[in-house]
Amino acid sequence: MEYIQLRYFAEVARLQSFSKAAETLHISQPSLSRAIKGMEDELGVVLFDRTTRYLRLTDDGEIVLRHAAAALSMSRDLLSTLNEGRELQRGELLLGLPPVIGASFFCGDYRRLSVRIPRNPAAAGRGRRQDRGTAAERIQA
Amino acid sequence: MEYIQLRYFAEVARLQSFSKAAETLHISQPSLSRAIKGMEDELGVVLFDRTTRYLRLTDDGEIVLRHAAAALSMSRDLLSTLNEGRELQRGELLLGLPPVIGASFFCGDYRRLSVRIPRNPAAAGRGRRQDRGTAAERIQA
DNA sequence: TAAAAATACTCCATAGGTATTTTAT
DNA sequence: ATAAAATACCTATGGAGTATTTTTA
Repeated sequence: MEYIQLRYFAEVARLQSFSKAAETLHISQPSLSRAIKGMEDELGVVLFDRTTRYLRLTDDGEIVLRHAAAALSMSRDLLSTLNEGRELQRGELLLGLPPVIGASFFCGDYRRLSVRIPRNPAAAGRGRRQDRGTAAERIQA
Repeated sequence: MEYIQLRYFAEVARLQSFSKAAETLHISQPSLSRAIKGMEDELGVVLFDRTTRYLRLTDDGEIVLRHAAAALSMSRDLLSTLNEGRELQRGELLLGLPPVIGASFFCGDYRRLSVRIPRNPAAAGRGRRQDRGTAAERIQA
């Protein structure tokens, strides 16, 4: 079970919709469907009772959600604890700093700006999105 | 930050050694080194004070370890809660059952038997280890 | 019938491996 | 000198995308 899947799962549960959650997570709906299916396969349970018109957590889904929520809040605790005393997080979003905060934290905020950042910063600029550059580059521009 | 990295990290901290931890985790020492380095890069902190003869958690490492331990015990809770009322886990290890328990749970136990299982069961038998088959196949044999 | 989820592919980042080098006692 | 960690390189899985199909209210 990957960490990011928990965030995806929690968002689907919150919005009661794959499509809406895919939007707020800034990933495609099919990717989100597959991520949730991956969780279901790995855990061997069905997380959502769903049709194209209706979506609700199953009992197993409720259990997983409780644990997911705990894990997510723990990671927020971890990140803020690690950053205590570093004079970071003065504002909502800091750019152009040395890599003191983890990529996943940054990506979370960048994504709210509808910008996709590769997980590995070294890979930025390669691949199909060469034309767009990294978010930091664009925001500076 | 991936879930499995937390297990790796916790094991290195427990055994105070990359090599020993790689052995008990049944992965190679270089893979483990990279996994920990990946965590350090992602979090932007150094987790271990290490030379070739000495290894100790840094202060940041201690913080991460506390959170990792919490996350790991939570996942154990999650798995056992999900499996309550399913009449599983009668013994230490059950084989040949329908996929009710997640792959990561199974793999954890298989690995204690020094057997490597691909993450995706559908891929078993492909790749370089065709000759060995899946763990279930070998254990039945 | 229309909106939402699932499926079918393609591509590349990353996690794993083996072989080797570096480093510190 | 030797044992342990780091580095280099390769492969393959998995997670991301787009395009399309299926499903149900």
